[in-house]
Amino acid sequence: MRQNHSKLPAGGGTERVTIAQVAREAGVSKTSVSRFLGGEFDALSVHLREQIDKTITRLGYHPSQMARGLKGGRTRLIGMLVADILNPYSVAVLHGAEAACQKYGYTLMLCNTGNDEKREQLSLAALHSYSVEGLLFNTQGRNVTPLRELGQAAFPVVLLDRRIEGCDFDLVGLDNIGAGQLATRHLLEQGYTDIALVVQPLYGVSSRQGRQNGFLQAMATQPGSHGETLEVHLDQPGHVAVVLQEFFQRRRHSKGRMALLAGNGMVSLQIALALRSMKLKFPEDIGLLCFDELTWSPLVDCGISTIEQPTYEIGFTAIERLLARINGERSVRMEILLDGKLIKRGSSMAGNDSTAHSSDVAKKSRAANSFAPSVQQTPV
Amino acid sequence: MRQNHSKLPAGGGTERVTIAQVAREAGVSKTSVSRFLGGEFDALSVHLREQIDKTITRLGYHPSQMARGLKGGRTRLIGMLVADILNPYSVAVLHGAEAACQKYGYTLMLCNTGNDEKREQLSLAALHSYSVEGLLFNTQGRNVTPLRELGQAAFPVVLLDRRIEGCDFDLVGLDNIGAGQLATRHLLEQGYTDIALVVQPLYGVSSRQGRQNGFLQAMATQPGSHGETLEVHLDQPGHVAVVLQEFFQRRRHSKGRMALLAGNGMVSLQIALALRSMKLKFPEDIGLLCFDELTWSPLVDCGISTIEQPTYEIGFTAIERLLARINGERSVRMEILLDGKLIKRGSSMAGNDSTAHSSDVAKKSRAANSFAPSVQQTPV
DNA sequence: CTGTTAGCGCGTTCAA
DNA sequence: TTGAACGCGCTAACAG
Repeated sequence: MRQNHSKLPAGGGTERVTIAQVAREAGVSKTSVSRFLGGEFDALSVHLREQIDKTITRLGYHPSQMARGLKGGRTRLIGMLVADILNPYSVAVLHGAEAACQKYGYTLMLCNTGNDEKREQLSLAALHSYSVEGLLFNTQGRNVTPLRELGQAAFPVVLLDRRIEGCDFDLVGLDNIGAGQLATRHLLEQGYTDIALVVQPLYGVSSRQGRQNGFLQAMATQPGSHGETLEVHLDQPGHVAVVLQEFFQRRRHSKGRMALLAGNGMVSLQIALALRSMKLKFPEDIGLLCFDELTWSPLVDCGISTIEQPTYEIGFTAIERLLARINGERSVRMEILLDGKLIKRGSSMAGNDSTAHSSDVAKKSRAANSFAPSVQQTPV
Repeated sequence: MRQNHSKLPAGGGTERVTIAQVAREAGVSKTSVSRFLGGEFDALSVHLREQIDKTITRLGYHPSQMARGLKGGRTRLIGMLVADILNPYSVAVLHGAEAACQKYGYTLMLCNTGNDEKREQLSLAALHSYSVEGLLFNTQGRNVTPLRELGQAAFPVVLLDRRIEGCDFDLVGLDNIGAGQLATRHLLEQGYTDIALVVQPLYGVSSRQGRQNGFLQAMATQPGSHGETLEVHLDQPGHVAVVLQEFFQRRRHSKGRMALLAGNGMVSLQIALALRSMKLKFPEDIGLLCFDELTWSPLVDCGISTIEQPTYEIGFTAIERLLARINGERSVRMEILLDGKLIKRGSSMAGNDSTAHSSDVAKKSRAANSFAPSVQQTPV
C-alpha cells in the first residue's frame, strides 16, 4: 500500500493528485485536508495536521486552482491588457506588475492587443472567461463600451498611464503635467527658446495631453519663447523626418535656440533616427530631451537627456491598488500619480552660448537628404 | 419574463451567466447548449440551434473556461517561464508567442523568474496548479529536477533558446553555431584578426556554447588570427570594462586589428557603455559586432553591426510546436533552429587599412579613466 | 435528435 | 474536532 502512489499510472499523461487521494492515504476526510490548506489549523488536531502535512509532501499534492476558482470565485488570476508589448514602457510596467503578482500569490494572464480594437475585445472576453479577479488595463481609449459595462458592474479594474473617458476606474501612472513642466523648464533654463513637443496623435490619450499641458504651461512663463506641438505617425516610415523638416523651415527666421521634446520612448527613437538622417547633431545643432529613460539613452552621441518614469513602481503599485479593490475596498476613485525624474545628459546641455540657431538648422537640414531612408520601423 | 435577464441583480458583483440559465431561457437542456458550444451542429435541429444562438447573444453568455478545464483538462492555457523579462530577446520572443496563442485560442500565463531558481520552482508550481496544457520554457538550466519529472510524465514542454541537459523536450531557437560562424567570418573578412567573443558565463548554457563553437570553428580557418572568449558578469557594475582592459593589455604587442563580438543584447549594451567610458570609438579603434538586433543598434555612433535573430518567429513557432505536442504528437524530440541574419553597419566596417592596431588601443584605453563610472546597471 | 445523469476537484454548510 | 453531502459550471456517457 505504501508504494501505491506512483505518479505515472498508465498512459503518458500526468495524473493529477487530488485532495481525495490525500485524504484517503492520510486516513482523514477531504474536509480536514481542505481546512489544512486553508490554514484553519485551530480546527485540527496536531496529529491530523502532521499526518496531512506528510502525505501532501509525499504525494507532491498541489491544489487545483481551477477547481478552487470554480467554487468561490477566488481564482487568484489577474488579467493584463497591454497596448503594445514592443513598447519598452509597457514591458517595464509589466515587470513591476508581474513581481507584485508573484509576491501576493497571483498569476498574470497577459494579452497584447497590438493597438487593435478587435483584439482588445477578444482578449477582454478571454480573460473574463477565466474569471480573472481583476484587470490591469493599458490600451487605446477607443470604443470603451465593454469597459463601461465592467465599470457599472463594479468589476475591479486599474488603468495604467491613460485615463478613459466616462469610466471611474483607479489609475496609476505618471504625473504627466508635472513631468511636462519639469522637462520644459529644464530646456528653457538651458537657453532653448524654440521648442517643439513631438508626440503621437493626442486623440483623447490623457497622458499625452497631460504632458502637453505641462509643456504649454511652462512655456507660458517664458515670454518671447515659442512652443508648438508636432504630431507624428510612427506607423508611417519617414513621417517624423518630414514633420521635423517642416518645423525647421517654419522657424527658419527665428533667432532662438531650438530643442525637441520627445513625448515618449518610441518617438525618441524615431527622432534620433530622423535627426541622424538629416545629419543634425545634438546638442550642437539642436537640443533634445525625451520622455522615458531607455537602456540606450546614455549611448547615443553625447547621451540623451530624459525624463525617467518609475515604471517598475507603477506596475507594482497598480497591482496593489487592484488587490485592494478585489478585497472589497469601495472608496471613491483614486488616482496615483508618481513623479518623473530628470536625467541630464549631453543632448540638452549646449552651454549658454553655443553656435547654432534656428536659421542654421533649417539650412543644414535642407542640405542633407531629407527623407529618412530605410528607417527601421517600429509600429505604434 | 423577457426583462428578467438583468445583468446586475443585486450587489455590485458581476453575476455570471451560466449554461443552465441559457438552457432554461431557451427552453432546452444544458447538453444541447453544450453541444452548440462544442460545434456539434449536426446533432441539433435548426430550430434549437437558432433558439440557443439567440439566447446566448441576448444574455451575453460566455462559457467559463474554469469549469470547462475542470472537466476535460482542456484549459486552453499555456504557461511561459521567462528568465528575464528585462532582456529584450525574451520580450521579442514573448511577442511572437502571445500572437500565436491568440491565433489558436489559447491564453498565456506569464511568469518572470528573474534568473532565480526559487522563483522558477514556485512559478512552475503555480502554472501547474492552473492545469496549463503546456509550457514554454526559457531559463537557466540549473536544478532541472522538476523539469525532468515533467519530461518523464510526457508533459508538453518546448524549450526556448537553451537546451537542458537530460531533458528531451523540443527546442526552438537560433542556429547558434551557424550564427557564430557567420558573425566571425564577417569580422575576418573585414580584416580583423584579434577577436574576442564576449559572453556571460557559459556554464552549461547551450546557446552560448553554440555561439562559441561557431566562433572557434571560424577562427580556426584563418591561420595567424587570434580568438579568445571573455566571460563577463553583468551583475557586477564595471566588470565588462575591466575585462576588456585586461584583454587590450594582453594583446598590446599584437600587430592585428582588434574586434569584439558581443554574445547577446545585454552584453552589447555593457560593451558599448564600457568602450565609451574608455574613450574608444568603433570602428576606428576597435571593431564591434553584436548578437541581437536592437532598436538602437543603428543609432550608436556609426551604427552597430548585428546578428539579428528571428525572435517573433521563434516565439510563434515554439507555440505551434507546443500545440502539436498538446494535440498528441508523439514523434521524437525535435529541434527547430532558425537562421540569424547579418546586418552590416559601421561598427564592423573599418575599411581594409584603417589606422588603429592593438598596440594603439591598449595605449588609448589606459589613458582614459578606465573603471567605468556610473555605468547604468542592467541585471542579467 | 434530445434530455437525464454523473462526475471533474474543491470549499462549505450542517450534523455528529 | 471531524466527516458526509451538496453544489460551482461544464462535458460526456448513456438512454430515450
